[in-house]
Amino acid sequence: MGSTEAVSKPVMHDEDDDDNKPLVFKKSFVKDGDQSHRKPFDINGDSEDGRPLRSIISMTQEQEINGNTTLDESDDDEAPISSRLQKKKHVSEKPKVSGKRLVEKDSYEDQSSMKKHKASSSTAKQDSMNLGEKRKAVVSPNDTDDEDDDDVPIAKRIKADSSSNNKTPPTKPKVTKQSSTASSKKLKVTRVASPPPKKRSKRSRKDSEYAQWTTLVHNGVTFPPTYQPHGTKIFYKGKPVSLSPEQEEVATMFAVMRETDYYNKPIFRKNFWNDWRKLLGKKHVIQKLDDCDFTPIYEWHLEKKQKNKDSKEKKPEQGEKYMWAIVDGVKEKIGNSMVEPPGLFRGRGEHPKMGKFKRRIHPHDVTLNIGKDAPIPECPIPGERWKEIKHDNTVIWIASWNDPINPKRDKYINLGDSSSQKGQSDKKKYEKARKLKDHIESIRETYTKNFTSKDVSKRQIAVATYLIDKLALRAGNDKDDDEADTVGCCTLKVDNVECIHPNQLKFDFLGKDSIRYENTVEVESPVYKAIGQFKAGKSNSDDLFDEIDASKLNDHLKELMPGLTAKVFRTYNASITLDKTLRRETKDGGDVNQKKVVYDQANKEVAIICNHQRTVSKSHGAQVKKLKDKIDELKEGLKQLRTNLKRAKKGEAPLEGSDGKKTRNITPEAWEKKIAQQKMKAEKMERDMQTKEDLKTVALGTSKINYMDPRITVAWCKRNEVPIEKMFTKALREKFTWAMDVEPDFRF
DNA sequence: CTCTCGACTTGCGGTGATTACC
DNA sequence: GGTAATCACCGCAAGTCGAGAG
Repeated sequence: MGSTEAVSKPVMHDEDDDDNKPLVFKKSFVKDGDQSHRKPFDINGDSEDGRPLRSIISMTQEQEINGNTTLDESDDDEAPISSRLQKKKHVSEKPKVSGKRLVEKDSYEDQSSMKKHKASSSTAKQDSMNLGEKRKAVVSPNDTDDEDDDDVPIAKRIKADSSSNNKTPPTKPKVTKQSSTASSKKLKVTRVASPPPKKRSKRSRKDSEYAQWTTLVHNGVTFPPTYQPHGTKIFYKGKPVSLSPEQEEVATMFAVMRETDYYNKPIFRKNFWNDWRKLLGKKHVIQKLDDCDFTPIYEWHLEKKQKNKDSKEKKPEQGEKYMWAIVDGVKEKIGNSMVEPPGLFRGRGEHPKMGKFKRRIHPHDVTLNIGKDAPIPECPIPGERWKEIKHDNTVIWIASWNDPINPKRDKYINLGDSSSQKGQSDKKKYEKARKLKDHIESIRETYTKNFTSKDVSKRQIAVATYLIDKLALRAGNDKDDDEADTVGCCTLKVDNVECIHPNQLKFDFLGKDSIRYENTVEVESPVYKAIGQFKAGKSNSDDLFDEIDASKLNDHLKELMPGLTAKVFRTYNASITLDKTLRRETKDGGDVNQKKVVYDQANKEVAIICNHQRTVSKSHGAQVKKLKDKIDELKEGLKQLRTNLKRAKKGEAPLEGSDGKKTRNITPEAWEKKIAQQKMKAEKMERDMQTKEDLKTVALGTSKINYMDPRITVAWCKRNEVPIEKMFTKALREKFTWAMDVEPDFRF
């Protein structure tokens, strides 16, 4: 992005070129058009509450952690010492323990867990036990890699164990989890030394430089069934046309999307036509998409769908053997074991490639990653073979192939969220965010100081960091112009931010997934001023931060705290907000449902900070109306009840009460009770309606899955006697097994 | 540096499963 | 007992971020 030189004049926008003006234009249309149905969040409203920033400051006292303190101490080993500003700000009250490892910097591990470990975890069952003991023992040499074994996936520990004591026959480690019927047996596992891969694996986030597994056994991946032609003709200018199976397959993909928004988008149609035409050939009767009538295929599709439904669940459930991998002797679930099927590309927002045909993936497209000594999975398509087999134990993927739509990217088959290695890295993510707590104060001081730096780059870094911290914006990496035109912090354009005198900034841009971010906030005046300067002399589509980009920003952040990057602020702000809000709002007493309301409210706050949206359901309006009617009805009934109460007090019989005789001799007290009940009911409905309305565009799930440290939730449940099942679905509980044994007094 | 690549995380919408509602 | 609203899970697009090539 921005070349360093340029600066003031709009003249050079080298980058602009890349960006391609047209896209820019496009984007602005989108804003109003497509996104119109989304209700913009108004973080502003809650200002103080809404934003994490303020709240945090007070945090020092909490430092004294409880038993769990441990984590924090990890040292900041990493960073160049010098760089680390480390201002001694508060405290060092915490015993800076460790010191032991100098190796990995990135280990924000938590040894505490190591000790007591198993407390409650539900599902973990025996696994954990084993581990419990084994783990300490294992200090195996090669573990140097990651921190303490604590964080090491269980599996790894076990294996390490065995290997080091070499008492176990290398050949077949036993599977710890339930054994998979089919597959596990045939998979013979052999332990491998785990030499760092040849190719200099990328991702050397200090720890990944090392092996992530020692043995990896699986059965490869499966492929979607071959296309079964249905023979339905389409009409071209009113005349039936038959298609070859290949032509028909793609035509069907298109026909089936008739009811989607894509169907009528010009770009979608153009891209589809372009690819379909290649299959038809230039001389085909069909010369124009608009003259095609796909109705017969669409109807065939509807029929088939109906038939499927009627024919009572017959889920093939095939491929059980492809759903698991044995990683270091532990059976782990694989995310999705089938490669992506062919289809028409559905990009989000105004994606320039929407509608393109995404071709079928074949075995010769697929690279498998398995242990050195693991048997090579048989190729499920007779007569074909895998593209490549690799044995890279610094990565955790099972299979990969190049994405036909965007050849610059690869697609992967990974282990599932419930796997130990996913869990471990999740934990690491939260520990890093938690560590930011110790640095946030000085980071804020630093950027505040730099708001007025004479050095433009420095000033831009400072302001960008401020926005990322205060508004939880994403970093904003540069994008190609064959992608939807969206931005993040570092790629904000001049017209995405409006200065509103005297000190407000109005943001309006399309972020990830083309979700609109619209928010007006008050900022400190140096920031306001700086933004004004950054905008000065540029045109609307120029970069607001022309001197920096996401990687420069991250380079800077890393000097402030080892391992710190822009995304950590999102995690940090989400988690700290959840923890604080829960502590502030949770009342003693109250039943589980009331507690849950408090939690959901906190969750909502986080979702708003992160701008996690969803489209309003089609029937939302109708549903609200229905509720409203019901409420009115209740209120009407209430009136009648009151009349009857009055009459009862006077000894008169109730008015046209529904059940004439039954209500005859109801006492006034009983009437009062009825009234109270009805009233509560109506009020509750009103509240429900309100929250429904409030949550209309807010998605709670994303923050729960990706941003809020699950230990906060688990600890809160323990403190408040709320069953964890109320808060986490089964999938989530499995994903978060690593967090289940947290102490009730855990603080983020 | 900048650009591309590689791998892993995040995020939305669709859809099947489940529960709520006549 | 059928249907509609809700929930949970899945699929895959789209970010982030480190590193190596040019």
